[in-house]
Amino acid sequence: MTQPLPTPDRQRATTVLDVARLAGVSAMTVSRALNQPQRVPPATRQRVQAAVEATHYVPNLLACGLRSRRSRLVAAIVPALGSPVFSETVQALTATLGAAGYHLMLGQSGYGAAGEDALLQAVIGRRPDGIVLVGVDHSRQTRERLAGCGMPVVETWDLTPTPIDMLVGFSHADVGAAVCRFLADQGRRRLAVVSGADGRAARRAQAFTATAEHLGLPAPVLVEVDAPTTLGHGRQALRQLLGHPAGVDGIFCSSDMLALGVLTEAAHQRIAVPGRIGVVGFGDQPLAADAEPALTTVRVDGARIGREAALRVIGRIAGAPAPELAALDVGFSIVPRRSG
Amino acid sequence: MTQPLPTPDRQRATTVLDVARLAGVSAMTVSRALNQPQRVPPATRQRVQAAVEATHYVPNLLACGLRSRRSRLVAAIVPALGSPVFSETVQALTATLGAAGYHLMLGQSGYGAAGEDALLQAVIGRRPDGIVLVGVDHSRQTRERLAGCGMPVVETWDLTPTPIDMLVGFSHADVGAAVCRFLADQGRRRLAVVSGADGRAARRAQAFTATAEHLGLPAPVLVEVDAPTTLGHGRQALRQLLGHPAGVDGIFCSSDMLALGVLTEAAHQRIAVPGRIGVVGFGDQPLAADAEPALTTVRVDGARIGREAALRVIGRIAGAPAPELAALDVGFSIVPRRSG
DNA sequence: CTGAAAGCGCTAACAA
DNA sequence: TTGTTAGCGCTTTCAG
Repeated sequence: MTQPLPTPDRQRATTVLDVARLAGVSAMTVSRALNQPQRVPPATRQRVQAAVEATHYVPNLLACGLRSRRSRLVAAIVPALGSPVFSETVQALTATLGAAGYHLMLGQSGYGAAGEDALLQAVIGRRPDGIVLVGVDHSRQTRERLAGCGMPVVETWDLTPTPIDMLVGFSHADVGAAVCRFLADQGRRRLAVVSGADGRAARRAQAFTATAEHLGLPAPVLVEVDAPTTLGHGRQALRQLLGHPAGVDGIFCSSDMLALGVLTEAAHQRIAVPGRIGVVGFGDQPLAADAEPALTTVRVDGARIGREAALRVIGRIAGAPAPELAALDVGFSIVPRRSG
Repeated sequence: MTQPLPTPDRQRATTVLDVARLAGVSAMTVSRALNQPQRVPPATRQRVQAAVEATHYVPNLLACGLRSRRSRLVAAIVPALGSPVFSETVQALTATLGAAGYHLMLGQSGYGAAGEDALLQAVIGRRPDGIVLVGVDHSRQTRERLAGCGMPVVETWDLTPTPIDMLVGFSHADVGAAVCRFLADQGRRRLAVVSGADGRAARRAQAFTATAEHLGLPAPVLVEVDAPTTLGHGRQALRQLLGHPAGVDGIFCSSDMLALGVLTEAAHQRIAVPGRIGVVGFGDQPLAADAEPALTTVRVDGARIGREAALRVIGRIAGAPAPELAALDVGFSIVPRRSG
């Protein structure tokens, strides 16, 4: 795995010194012209700029980071890079951090604490200036490592009374409760949850169930499916639910794709939605609005989560005091469409 | 944007020297114990290991990379991180590189040459040991920069007679031609293409059209939609096609999601698929097999592309000669299901 | 098998 | 406004 490889003999890349010589200034002046242009008179700045272009100079950010103790890198650890749920957040992180001169370094933890630990070790080795995590359930090791290294940390997409540092998210329990009430308000009584194997989805399901009990409804049927949630899982789940003796008239799915599967199977079996069964998804992906029937779902402002997380990291790096960057609850909303 | 921030005063992270002192050896021995364990006797190795754990030492990879001229980082530039089409490739890259001790650094170019240029500059600053690109259409600036820096480069998901360096992909023209013949073989004659705004999709569409002409069929109708392709776009496209005077009996969509939209609209309008219209997608996403009717689509082994690309980068870094790492055509297959 | 010296490329800190 | 010096943390190189 870590063989003693030959030292690479690629041609040495141009350095500040090359640029400095060509521009007839010192290395330090080149550095300043690039990083703090306002501290260098326009004439010198232009000479440096010309030399940079002539030599195709690209600063070595490893060296910059090592010397200045700022890597200009922020790491984000996401359960699944492919998941459309987080892509708005990743976009917003990239954009907001980019505008402030930071690069986003993406890692995928794969929904498990074990993967997260290993990934975190690798990530910390690159000395990012801050870390954004999706979720609040981390191993003790992860929490200690992060709390110990004094780096700005934002946990996202969830809430907790005991964040590692900063927090931007919403209450999954509230989502589960709200959706249950939403379905109950329409007179649905025999409820079910189709849920992917993911801690946050599980908490939504749990609160959904607790609320049903609280409302005096029969205990909802729970169908668990593997991650990632697919259209096929949704179809299968509905088939399973239809075999249930008590029957079902309202289903909360832990993703829009699962819900689309439920809609697909319902159409295939000529089961009326929303007539006989109400279906609610989660995520408000683009497909939700255009499904047939249009999918009622839970909308979360993923872009805002990304933006706020980025601003918090940047603020903390710039030295903002902790209290200004308290936890933020971005909330959620139920988008009522045709399906439920 | 680049303000003179205060030097971060986080507590100094532990360094090799701290570990060395604790283990009673020199810094060099610590380094060797970690990077070339076989060159250090077990006894010393264990003492070092113990000291590493006691101090929570995490090597500074910026310093490692700077000194050794190996960042152990490979960059991948993808048009859209959220796109499910590339997620298998990204997974395989991560896994294959990870097994060889490399980290993947992901960047999103956003389907445009302009974005790619800027991103590339940022990426090169981090001094990756290799670069994986999706696509073969790059600006002259990008090509020169990459060719000039002597870094291993793999272009993927396409073929070209003039690669920058290495190449792992398949022919989009062949895909377009094959799908056209596939539909024609079933007696479909009034064909159409629904295509996202993306160069590779455009080439598939072009070859599809050329093949139709070659087969003596009427010129296919082309519907272009914005990226990213959504279910809604697919529905809209079918509505548009149904208004076409000549009628349509076979549709090639540039993504499975678009195709699902076509299926959805067809079901809504009670248009028989495959009876009246045949539908073919692209990508063989999980949803394809479970759509109703099951979606005929083009399967590409994205995981293999990622694996082979990673192996080529690793091989080149390890000093393998260029000829061994020639271009690879991974091909594709049409997966016939119910829809067309 | 182990260590000492040197320096990767850059910028903080200070001096002029 | 500009330059000089030193050193970030590590590993290459060479000597023991």
